[in-house]
Amino acid sequence: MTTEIAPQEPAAKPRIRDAEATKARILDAAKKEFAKNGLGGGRVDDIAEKAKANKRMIYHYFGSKEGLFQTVLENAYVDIRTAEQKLKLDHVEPRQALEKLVRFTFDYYLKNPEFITLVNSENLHRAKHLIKSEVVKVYSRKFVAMVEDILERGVATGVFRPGIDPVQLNITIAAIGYYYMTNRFTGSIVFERDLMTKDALEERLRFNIETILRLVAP
Amino acid sequence: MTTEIAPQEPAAKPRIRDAEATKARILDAAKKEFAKNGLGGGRVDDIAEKAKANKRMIYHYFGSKEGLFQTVLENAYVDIRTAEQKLKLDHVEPRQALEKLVRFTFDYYLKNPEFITLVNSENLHRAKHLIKSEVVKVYSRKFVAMVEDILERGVATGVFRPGIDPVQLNITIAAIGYYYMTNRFTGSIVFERDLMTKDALEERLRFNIETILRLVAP
DNA sequence: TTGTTAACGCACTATCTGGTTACTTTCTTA
DNA sequence: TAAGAAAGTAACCAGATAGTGCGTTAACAA
Repeated sequence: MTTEIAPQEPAAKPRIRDAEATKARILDAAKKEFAKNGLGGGRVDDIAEKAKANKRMIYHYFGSKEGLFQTVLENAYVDIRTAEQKLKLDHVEPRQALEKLVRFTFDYYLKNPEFITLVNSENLHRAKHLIKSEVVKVYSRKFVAMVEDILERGVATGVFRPGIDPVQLNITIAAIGYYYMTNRFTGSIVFERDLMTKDALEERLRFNIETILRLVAP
Repeated sequence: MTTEIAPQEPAAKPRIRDAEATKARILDAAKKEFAKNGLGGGRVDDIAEKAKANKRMIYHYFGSKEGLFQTVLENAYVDIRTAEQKLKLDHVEPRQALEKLVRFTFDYYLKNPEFITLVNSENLHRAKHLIKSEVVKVYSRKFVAMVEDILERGVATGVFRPGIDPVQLNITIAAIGYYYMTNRFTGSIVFERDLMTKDALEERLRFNIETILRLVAP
């Protein structure tokens, strides 16, 4: 420890302190890392590096790797549920509303593949992180209510048959898009065709809309 | 290290040598381990222990952790495709054949949840193991041909509409069962009901059959 | 200016993990 | 029955990996 004259760092960037920005960078990096490698395969060191943050900050803000994952997952659910609400389907003609929802769901999975991988990871862990989240439950209720409303209006105007369980319908709408995306790699091998070309995606979406409209038809 | 008189192990089990049995035990343990924790989360030491085999044997027979995973995955695909062929749907009335297939697919996922988790894991890794398998491609072709045959017969007898892509139909049949199972944990939270009770499962299967039959109806 | 708080970063560790080395035991066959 | 091949084992290793201890620095209030 010699007391040298420390050479003034020529342009020692004045480190800007911004807790919110750092948190956001960590969450963003974590979302990508967990989406790519799962919870088990994701590396805390890699997240810190990508986020241009120190690993210490991750533990400071999120407590643990699992705490970080939980926050990432919760945000992912809030994001999709928020986007769904923005569709304002309660003022759209029932059949059109359903078509819009099928289209939105498919596009959302296409443009946000991390959502799918995060949910898969969470199911591998038997949803033990999601169960702690109250926010997700609240948002989910609104979502189910939305589809319930569409169904009721459709039955009232006679364009839908009665007796359809909104939860089953919801699951089916999600399923026909989700499965296509999550299994796009093995699917392209099993069916010996590239499932992700523009044409293939358009064809699949048309098929999905047809599936749902036929399902609810009187 | 005193040179004691080593007490003769009273019944030192004569170690039985059986390569095939050991391989089988390793594969069985690996299937369970990978299904539970994914490829990244699965531990080779745990597999060895569960298989009552030495870790060295895993590397002797399968070369690496990924080699082991690849074999497990390939077997899983061969298993489901073999079971499907055993249905002998080519001699069943088209609508009944489709219903049988929907029912079989749903039940298979229910009774073999490892299949789903293994496929999910493989998709997380962009199917880089499955692409090496030639067997899977051969089996898959037979499977698609089977559904194609059902569709053609149904169109010929006028019970199905023409123009349905057998691949899209296949994907949909898989999707509505697969999604329900793979997301049963998060699903039970989001929809605030236990999706795995006997009643819930029966209801879902009925809904799936309805979905497919309506999809192909003229 | 000074004191306090919160943001930040380095360097470390205990433990784990896939993979290997060097060896013993059992089976087969010439 | 000798010899070699195949099956099996324990101990070990190098590199990772989640998590921490502790010191430093920016921001801001008094």
